[in-house]
Amino acid sequence: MRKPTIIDLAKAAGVSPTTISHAFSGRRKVDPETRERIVALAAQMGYRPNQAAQRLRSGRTGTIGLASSMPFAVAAGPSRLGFLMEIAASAAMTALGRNMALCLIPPLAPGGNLDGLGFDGVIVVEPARDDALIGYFESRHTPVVSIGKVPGRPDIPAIDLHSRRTACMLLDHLRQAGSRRIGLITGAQRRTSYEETEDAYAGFAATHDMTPVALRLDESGGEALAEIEAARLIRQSPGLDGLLVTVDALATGTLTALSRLGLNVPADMRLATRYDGMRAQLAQPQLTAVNLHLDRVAELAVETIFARIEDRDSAFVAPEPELIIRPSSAN
Amino acid sequence: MRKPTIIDLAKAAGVSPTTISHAFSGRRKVDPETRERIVALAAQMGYRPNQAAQRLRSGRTGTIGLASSMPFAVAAGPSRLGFLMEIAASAAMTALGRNMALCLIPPLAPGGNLDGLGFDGVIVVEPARDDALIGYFESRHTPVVSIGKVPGRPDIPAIDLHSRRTACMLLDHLRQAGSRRIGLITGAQRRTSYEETEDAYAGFAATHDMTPVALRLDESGGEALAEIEAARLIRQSPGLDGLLVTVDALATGTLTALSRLGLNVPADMRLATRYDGMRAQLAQPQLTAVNLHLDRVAELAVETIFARIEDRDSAFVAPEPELIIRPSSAN
DNA sequence: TTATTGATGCAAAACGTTTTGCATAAGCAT
DNA sequence: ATGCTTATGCAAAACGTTTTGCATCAATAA
Repeated sequence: MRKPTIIDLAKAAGVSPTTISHAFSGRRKVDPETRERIVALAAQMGYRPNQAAQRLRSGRTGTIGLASSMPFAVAAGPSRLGFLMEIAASAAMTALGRNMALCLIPPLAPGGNLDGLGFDGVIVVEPARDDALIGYFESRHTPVVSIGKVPGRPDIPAIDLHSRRTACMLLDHLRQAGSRRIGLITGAQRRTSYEETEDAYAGFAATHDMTPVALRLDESGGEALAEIEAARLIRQSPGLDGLLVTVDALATGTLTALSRLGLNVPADMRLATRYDGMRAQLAQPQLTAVNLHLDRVAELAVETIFARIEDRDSAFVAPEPELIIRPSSAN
Repeated sequence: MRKPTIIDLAKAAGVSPTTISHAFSGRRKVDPETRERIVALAAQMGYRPNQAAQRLRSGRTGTIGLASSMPFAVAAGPSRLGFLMEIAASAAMTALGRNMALCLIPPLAPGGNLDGLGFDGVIVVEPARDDALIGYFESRHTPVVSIGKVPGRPDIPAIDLHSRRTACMLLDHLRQAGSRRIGLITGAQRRTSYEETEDAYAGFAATHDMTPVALRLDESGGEALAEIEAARLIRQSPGLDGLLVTVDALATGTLTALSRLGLNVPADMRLATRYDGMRAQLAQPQLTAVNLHLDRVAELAVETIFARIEDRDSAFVAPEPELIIRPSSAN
């Protein structure tokens, strides 16, 4: 007793396979009565269309990929673990609702090969400028949607993470809390979120007549690197009383540096970061951060990739980031 | 210029599609010279076998699922985030090496429907006794492999996480560090890791003539619940000088409770947990924990599910857990 | 009456593989 | 010569859908 096929069902219902197909897909009209009989019978016989056959016919794979441009060791490691996973969880659910599988794509290792796998579309998380992943999927003619705009590629659909606004919110907050000389630490990769943050910071510094003090650190250096470099920055910049550190791992590293230097947070130095993940919440003191609504962002990304796959237009806009004030910047 | 098919390639190479197929799959002998010509030509023409067609023919979907029995909100949330992601990252890479996609399976929502998606096999992470997921996939005749044994189901292949040994290691360590009265906090769900830990604890207590003090907490209660309940446990159990808390979120909650009670860790109370994730590493003080080698475990799980899919036998054994001593239990 | 239209349904041709059974040729022993 | 094996390769039949073009019938318009 193997699984019933469309032909078995057609025989049982006394119609042609064509009619069955139409009854399910709705691509052509089917007499409502006939259709009803078909669906009832299908349920009773346990008929489910064979995906492989559908895909062969339609040329789709039924799979969308979720790719992080960083090595997984880093992406899933300390630095971006939560970020990616929050997106993955939400995207998986949304995709499943559409009968699509969400597949984790490990980074493009030099030898590692994605050629064997096909995706109907790919969601790329916060790609860097000239990211290899983007090029790769474009060369394969796979639709791409980015979470966070792709630097230098306004043509690629993206769910904007509103990094400029996020940065402004955080900087304004620090200032309002009392900080007068605020420094910036971003990541070394050229992601939109860093670039926009740096931009916003420059503007902020100009507006408030504040000498900018900025630093870029390699994210994969993690907390250890941040600890060393933040300490150096602080020693070199007397009068600094606020710090915006965009990457959470770098922020907690900075926290360690501050405590080493005997500086109190927030009394001597206010600190804020961007992604409100476990790190921000577990840090001592807890870090002021921003709720980016990643679950919703991921949903939108999936919607967008579907639209692209089906050649529809779409322009979703991510929800507004939301400031979450915590002791690291409290007055 | 559409993608070349096996027929195009056959024409170009002056052989039949059959020969091409054999040249790639190796299911029958092909003259080495012919084969070489074929692969060279394939590379040149950019031929890749169409997966949908292969799958239709073979009846496989090319996808394996990774399922957590907890709601993703919890699984991806504070409690088990790292655990799941560590496994997912490693499993995705291993699967990809075999040209299979690793697909995240959200939990079985009451309405949510997995029926539309087919998996060649599924990896289930630390299922609870009578887990709905297991029943569901068994009813679909989908091969299942579990990470951590399935309680009450020795027939289901699993990568053992050696929870008994892990528990013994931790308890012995606490004792050796000086604790004489050790309490236990596990999760309320009936997972193998909890059951074995409780078992080991009972044995340990008997051996060392120690009155057992054990508590089970609902994991989804998270840190907040642990904070309350741990405090109560400690007040009720004077003389307690060591605690094994299996779930990291519960352990950090316990830490908060201890600090509230004015107890010093490790001076007044030694604390150890199981999973060495971000929580254990970020806690103040850092928590003694165990490296479960989840990356390797995930690899083995993928190997095992492949073996099951191909109807081969296999019996991989997970690497030994490794104690990581941190300040929370130092002498 | 004769077209014209809309509703409904079917047959057959894809989609691109893998597998089965058969064919041919060459090498070797009888 | 005859049979047997091994090496190599091909034709054709699946796998289970979706889509295209055509057929039928009834209802409506001319």
